[in-house]
Amino acid sequence: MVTLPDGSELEVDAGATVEDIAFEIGPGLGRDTVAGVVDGDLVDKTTPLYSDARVEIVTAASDEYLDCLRHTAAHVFGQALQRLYPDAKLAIGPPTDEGFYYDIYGVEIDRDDLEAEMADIVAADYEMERVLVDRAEALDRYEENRFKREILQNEAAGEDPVSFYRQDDWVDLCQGPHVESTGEIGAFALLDISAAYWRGDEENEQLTRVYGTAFESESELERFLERRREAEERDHRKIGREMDLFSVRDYSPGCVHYHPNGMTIRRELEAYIREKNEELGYQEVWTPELNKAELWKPTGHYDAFKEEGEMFAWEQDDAEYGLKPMNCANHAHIYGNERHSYRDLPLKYSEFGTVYRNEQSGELSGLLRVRGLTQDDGHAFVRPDQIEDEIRQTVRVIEEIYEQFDLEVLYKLETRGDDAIGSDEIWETATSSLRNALEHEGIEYDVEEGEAAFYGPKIGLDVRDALGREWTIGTVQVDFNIPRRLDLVYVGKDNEEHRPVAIHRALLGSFERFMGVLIEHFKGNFPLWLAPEQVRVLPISKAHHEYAHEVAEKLSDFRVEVEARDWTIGRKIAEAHEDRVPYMLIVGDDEAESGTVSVRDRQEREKNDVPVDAFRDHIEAERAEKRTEVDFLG
RNA sequence: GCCGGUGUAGCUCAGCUGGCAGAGCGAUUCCUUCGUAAGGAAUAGGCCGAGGGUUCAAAUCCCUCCACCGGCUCCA
Repeated sequence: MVTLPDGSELEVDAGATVEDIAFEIGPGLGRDTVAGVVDGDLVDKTTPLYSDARVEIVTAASDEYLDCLRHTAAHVFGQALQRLYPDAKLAIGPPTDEGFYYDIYGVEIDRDDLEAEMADIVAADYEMERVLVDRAEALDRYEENRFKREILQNEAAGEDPVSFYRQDDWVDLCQGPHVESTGEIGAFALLDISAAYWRGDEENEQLTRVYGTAFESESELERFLERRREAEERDHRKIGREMDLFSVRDYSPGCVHYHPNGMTIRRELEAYIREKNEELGYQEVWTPELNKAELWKPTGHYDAFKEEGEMFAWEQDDAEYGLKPMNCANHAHIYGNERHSYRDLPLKYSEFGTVYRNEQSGELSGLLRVRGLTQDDGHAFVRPDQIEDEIRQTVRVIEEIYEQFDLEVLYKLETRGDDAIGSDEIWETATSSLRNALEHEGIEYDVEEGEAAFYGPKIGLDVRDALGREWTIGTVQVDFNIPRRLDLVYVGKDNEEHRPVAIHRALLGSFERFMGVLIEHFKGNFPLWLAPEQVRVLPISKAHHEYAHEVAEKLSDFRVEVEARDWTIGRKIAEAHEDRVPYMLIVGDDEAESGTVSVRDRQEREKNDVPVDAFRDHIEAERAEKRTEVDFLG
């Protein structure tokens, strides 16, 4: 009995294949069958079914078809590689969201030669045929290839015979499924070459990974490449240069120089977060960046960071000093500086704390991955009975903040990993308090097993950058360990000492990463409240400079500039657009006479004869409400 | 850190089979005073990422290092 996507059920014989089922549904569908999805797994159309299952037929019209096509393209690459380099060893070559890759070993390759050879194989239109090979023979065939042998012994353990696919005279160990023939690949391209570790483990051999993509038609490939180019236009590093927001110099890799424009945005973000921290009852503190390494030994940070080479630390005057990689130890010491009553809790400290982490050189990336970063950090020391309430409050504010920016975020719940400190019970309590908070607030989230920080489970908020990479920004973490390790206490109603719980949280994460995300999110077209220059007054000619300054004076509590350069009005407008200034006010004889301005915005909307006061009233409201859209003319 | 790629004027890039360091934009000065996306002319601007080597001669070829870009691994 199989269940079809529309919910209907179909009685089939045991051992019937996906293709048989398709013919059962209709002869047309049978002929068009490329593969099947059985209980969620993409399988070859010749896969027989022996028990009840949900079955979906994959045809050229299905979403899964592209996966099959790209998988076939990976095989075309494999054949091309071995035609040109018979000694090359193939490891694995799966389809991905964007195309496919093949991990190879033991050869230096020429990309152009490979593409040419692949084109020949596509043009020859070889049939993709599934062949079943005796297990012993398969092992024998891969005597020289320990990667394929390992796949046979793990992924394909116990399979006999083993599934291979053949095109022309070339075969590859593979579960499939594939399209009918290599000729179905309408367009393909090899995109990048990089290193990858076998099975993703740094301890293993390093393989060469060749990335490519494939489509049914040339025009789809063109569109794909066009999308990639558009993503580059959104890249925060490019926009950061264009708008003169920040720079990262060769002499301070991974550390950001904020230029005046970028610093303006950062200060607005800081002011906003200070407001939110106040709402949440945080008291702002500031703690040293330079400390003796002793500080982090009891907390476990020293082991976690220093020994991985992630902490900047050095010997000085017979002591070891380091730059702080986190703020929590310092905040804990402020807490521990005096005795606290249960009545004082929760006690919350916030800090725009600059921390340094020696990230691997190959990992640095603009503002998104840096070595020196300032977190909008905060630690709430709470009684056990206050944990969940505190988390829920925090999560509510976080939701409000991300809504404010119109940012789409993914919530992740990260659980205990191998490097964790503390008992199972503590972790279980901490994890469930986070889970409960998410569920009570009605937030959807993914669970990532084993991904938490060493001291406690966390909620992470992830966003995607222009290139589709995921980055964690905001985070909430529950920590039973640091109060214990630093012996933090409060005096309870019973006059006994009790252990508080620390909740670590960053609302935006770090100003660096968050700004990088924002730049890409807005493509540099910042909302009025964040824009480095909010209004630019453009006089038609020199004769109108005086009036232009009068207008600017009336808007002096905004970031307003008068364009005084000796250009035509067309040029001044072009330049203002390039600088992504939200509002341009054009003033000439007409405006000067009537005390008005002609308003133009970034979307090229215009309105003439606008009284300056009316414009000012509007932008005051727009700024106060932190509207995402520039909407005087909307 | 590893693999591949890149590094030339403020920006975008050409020059790279060795033989005088280039263009466009921007900047400066002068002319123009302009009504909704680039007015004209002239001038300045370079340790060709850094160090070493090969050569009569190196931006160009070789080696080492640094930084950046993409990916792997790892994280706000």
